[in-house]
Amino acid sequence: MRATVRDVAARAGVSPKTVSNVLNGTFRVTPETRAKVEEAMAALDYVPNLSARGLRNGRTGMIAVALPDLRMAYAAEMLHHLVEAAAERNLHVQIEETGASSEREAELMSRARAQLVDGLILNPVMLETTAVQRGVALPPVVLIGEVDQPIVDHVWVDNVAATREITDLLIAEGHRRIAIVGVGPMATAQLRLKGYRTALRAAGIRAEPELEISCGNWYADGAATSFGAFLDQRDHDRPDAVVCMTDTLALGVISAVHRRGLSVPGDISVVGYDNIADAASMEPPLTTVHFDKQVFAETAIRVLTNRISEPDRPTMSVTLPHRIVRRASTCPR
Amino acid sequence: MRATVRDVAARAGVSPKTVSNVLNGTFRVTPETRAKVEEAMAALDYVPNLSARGLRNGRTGMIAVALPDLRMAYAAEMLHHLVEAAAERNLHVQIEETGASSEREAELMSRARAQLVDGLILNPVMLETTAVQRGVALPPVVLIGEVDQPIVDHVWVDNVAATREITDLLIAEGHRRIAIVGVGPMATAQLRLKGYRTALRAAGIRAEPELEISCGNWYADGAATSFGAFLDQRDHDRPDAVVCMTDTLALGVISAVHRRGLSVPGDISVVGYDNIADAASMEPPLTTVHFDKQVFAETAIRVLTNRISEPDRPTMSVTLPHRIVRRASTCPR
DNA sequence: CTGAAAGCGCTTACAG
DNA sequence: CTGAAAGCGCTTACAG
Repeated sequence: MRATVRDVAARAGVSPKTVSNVLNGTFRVTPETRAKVEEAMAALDYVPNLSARGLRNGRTGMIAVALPDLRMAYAAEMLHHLVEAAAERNLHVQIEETGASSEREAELMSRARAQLVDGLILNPVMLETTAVQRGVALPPVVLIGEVDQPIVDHVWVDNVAATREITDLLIAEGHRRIAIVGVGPMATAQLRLKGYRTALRAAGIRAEPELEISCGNWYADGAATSFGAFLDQRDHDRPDAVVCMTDTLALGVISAVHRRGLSVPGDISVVGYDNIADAASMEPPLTTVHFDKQVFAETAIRVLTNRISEPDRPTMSVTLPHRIVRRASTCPR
Repeated sequence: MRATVRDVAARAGVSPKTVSNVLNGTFRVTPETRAKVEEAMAALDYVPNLSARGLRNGRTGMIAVALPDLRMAYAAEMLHHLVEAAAERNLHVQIEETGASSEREAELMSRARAQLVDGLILNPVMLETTAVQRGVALPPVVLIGEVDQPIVDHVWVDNVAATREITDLLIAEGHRRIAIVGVGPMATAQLRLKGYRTALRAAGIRAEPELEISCGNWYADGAATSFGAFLDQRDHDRPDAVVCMTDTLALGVISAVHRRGLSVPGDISVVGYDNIADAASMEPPLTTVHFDKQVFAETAIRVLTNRISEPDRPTMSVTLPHRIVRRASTCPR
């Protein structure tokens, strides 16, 4: 049987209270008493029962992180930094995948209390603003990413501005027929599409619906298939640049271009979004939107812990900076 | 305040026991009673307190998964499948990162009981066999990956055989100066190096220590730097093929080759390991070692749940099949 | 600085 | 089929 505080107290010749004091440092304990208790804990191989502590304290020291799909490099990198930032505050992370389902997103928000966690960091890709309703008792939640609303805390990068800037870069280099890959119902896709259109409009370039290309999935192979089919349909009427909604999609687009005997950036310039770890090693190295994922994660954790400790403080929305990283996947026309 | 079973029982006019029966289906409950209880739960927005349930039952319904580094595509894909396989058994997953530290790995094994989890799936990259000692009270643990030992359950792919086979393929295509990238102290690296050496020896090719290349890190940029420096040292004495210990390392190696004006596979053939999602979209598409990560994850979860329910059953070791996937990154010499 | 008691919310024998 | 009681292991007022 596992040892409990009572066992430790008995062996050390003190009360459970004293053991608790040693564990939690609530009160000062004389060095001798502390030594006795620590000896007893070691001898009995004592490990606190976190369920009991959670029941008593109303806190489990665990938070949940919900991301659409861990197989995406962006999500995996973000989770890594969230786990590290949480660990610095002695928090553990439970992982949930929403699979880009709005039901799953809404369910997580409403049922987070059951999940043995003190709070939730949710990257909602489908959640409509209307789903975040005032009046419903929400657990401590921080939304990361694309849904802007005033009901719960929010940390994000300005996707519209970032996509506009990277499109501006292509326009400044002389590109005029600029496609975008990754169009879809997700909030992320909507915002990035908006940034792209804004840039075109400001430059006096007419948006062409057929240059706004959706994908079967948001993996490299989905982009390769969709953009490859698009290229095959128009032999002489090719775009001279492609804005990809993620770096992973850019990998697929570049692959489709290469397989048709064309070159990047010689024939077609390609840009991405996220600056994942592999972006610099891609062939060619990818021009993309960078933001500091470690700072992003630390900010999200900080906002969440503030919310947990002060549930009634006003809602906050934090916009983190981004910048364009120029590499070799674009060249002037 | 949050509603409890007592509140629900009071509102439904029944005892807490009956509420519990409805929740857990322990006993049959008349449809009318069930309806009353469910109405009360809905009206009070009742959500069970999982800490209390965990304290009472000795089970939390949560398992921990410990991986060296989520930023590696292999780890992220594996975690995705583990979360899915766990969800099918109503288990949630808490994530830990070990950062390839043997202290952290050993600590997780010994302290898993504290972490509010029923069991642990650990991918140990540094853990020495000696660290898994008989006699120490271990929580339910399944090791996935490279450490073979008889003390705890184990699910893996035969890394030695797989690396030998992919090296054999290069030899069969006429390559003779074959380098390997990713050498290091990790168990994974040791086993894969062994498979590579075995293949060379069987073919009568002398192993050359300088062709066994270590990396500063196991990311693409580490491989690009190490292999690039290696190429720069030997202008005319290049290898004609490279076995990369992971697909991510292969991405870096290919990048280093291209940046020196050489071609893959024209000048140097390159193979990887893991068959990550992006491997087929790489430039060129990568020949690599494939295994079914979904089956791997389901097996690990199944073995762990068996261990949790029957702690004293004999230890088992499961070896899952692998195969070589041929793509365009190699060609005959 | 320490002890004895109460209670977090749940489920499980134990009675009826 | 249901009720009243006990207890999982912890921590926190409450006394001393």
